[in-house]
Amino acid sequence: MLYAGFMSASLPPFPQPQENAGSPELLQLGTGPDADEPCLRADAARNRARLLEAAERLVAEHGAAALTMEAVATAACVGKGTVFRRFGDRTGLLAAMLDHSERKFQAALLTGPPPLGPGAPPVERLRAFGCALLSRSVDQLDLLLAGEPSAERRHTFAPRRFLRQHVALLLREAVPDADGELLSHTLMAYLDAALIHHLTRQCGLPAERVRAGWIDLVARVTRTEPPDAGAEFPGTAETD
Amino acid sequence: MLYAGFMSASLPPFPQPQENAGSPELLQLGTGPDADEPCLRADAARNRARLLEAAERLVAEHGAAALTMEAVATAACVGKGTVFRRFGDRTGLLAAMLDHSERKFQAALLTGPPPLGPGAPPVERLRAFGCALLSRSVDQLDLLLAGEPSAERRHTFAPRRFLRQHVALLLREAVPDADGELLSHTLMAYLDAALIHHLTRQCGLPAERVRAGWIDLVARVTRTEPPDAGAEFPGTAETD
DNA sequence: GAAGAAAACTGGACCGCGGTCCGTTTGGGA
DNA sequence: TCCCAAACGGACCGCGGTCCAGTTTTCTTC
Repeated sequence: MLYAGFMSASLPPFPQPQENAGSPELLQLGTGPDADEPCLRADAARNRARLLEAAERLVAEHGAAALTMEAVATAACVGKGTVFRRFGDRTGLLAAMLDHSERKFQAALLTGPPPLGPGAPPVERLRAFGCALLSRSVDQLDLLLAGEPSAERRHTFAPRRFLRQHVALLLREAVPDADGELLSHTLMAYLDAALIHHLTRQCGLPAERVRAGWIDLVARVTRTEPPDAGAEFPGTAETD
Repeated sequence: MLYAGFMSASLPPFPQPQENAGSPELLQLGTGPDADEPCLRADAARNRARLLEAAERLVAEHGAAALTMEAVATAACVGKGTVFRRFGDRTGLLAAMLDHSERKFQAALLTGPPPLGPGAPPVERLRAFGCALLSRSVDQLDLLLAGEPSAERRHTFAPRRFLRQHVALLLREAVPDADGELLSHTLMAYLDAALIHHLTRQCGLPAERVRAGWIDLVARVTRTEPPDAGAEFPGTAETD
């Protein structure tokens, strides 16, 4: 199973979990533009759409960090309990907002054209993966940061797990003699939203340098030579 | 300046920040067993000690995750406002609890015996650094997890910055042609408390494998050969 | 060393938000 | 039409964090 839904395993809060916890909904990829909703009662589906739309608007207006669950409820003319029933918690709501691009990204990895999709050699796919994820993350940094799960849950969060296992797969192919599991964690950590935020926004590093850093990291970890295009940055400037 | 105190740069909440923000207090290392308190009014110092002691007790009883600021205040027979004035926020309180071991660790890096301290070749020091930090983190995982700052602040948190810059220093020495700043972030990420928690507690990996992963990672990143002692783990078992 | 004033500290009332509970409403299958 | 699982919604709770009026300490001056 590749993608077990955004929500965590067991959640006490409500009698019936919420969203689509447990269904590997990511596998039928091209089933339509908005096959987002599996089997929801009419009113529930309507409220879900309202909530997401309201949340989108509020984020556009005030930023993701300032998004409150109550405000979303109010803006959607819906009770607070409904928001929590639907999305579980704040993290779940933010995750749902990211879901669409998440799926697109996963689809590109699984069935898209190389080098991101299958067909290219693993090291090349790793390089492409990092660059793609990097630019996707930059686009959605606010949402990613605001929706980051707590430290205990961070690494069990479904989207992250999926991506990490993808990296582990490529890594095992590229360097069969290494501990691919552990190395995949290392590589994923380089692409962590909080780190990207720190490097690009707090330290002001140009995105290009971060990208070059990824290329170099992949080369080192796989003990290969970097493609010559990526000119190295000698370790000079302090980042903070 | 190596260690600018735990607290963040500018804090609006209270007229006068708190704790010892801004003083490089880590540099006089052996000035006594409890030179923790710089220049605090008598009553303030007394309350600070009470609070830390109460917090320690509560953590021992109920775990760090369940620690509430109000409970600490009550247990120390002190007002809630006092706790916040002294430590800024929950994160600051937890940081203060970790402060002692943090200092010891930093002292070991700066003036201790090799290979952790100065004197050994940089790659060897890197290896020792990771192993030492790893075992220290395992000991204090609860506190570290509970006290982890928000995503925006995580990488500007003083203790972390200090350690990262230490790694960057060693890295520049070991691989002058690389982007030491970026690589240091990568290496530090492997030692992140949340990751260690995930690997050792959630996935059940033996500490030894995580340690071996560090040795291997250092070797790859510095493009050196690992010392033969560290038997490799072929990438087999799934971690989650 | 006493007195007065400024600076620092105190503590609890207060606020907003995330999250929960539970009595009420509603959609949709039989 | 009836029925009940599912969904609803708002009152409620606890905690992190802020504020400020009152108190204590330290400094200054004589």
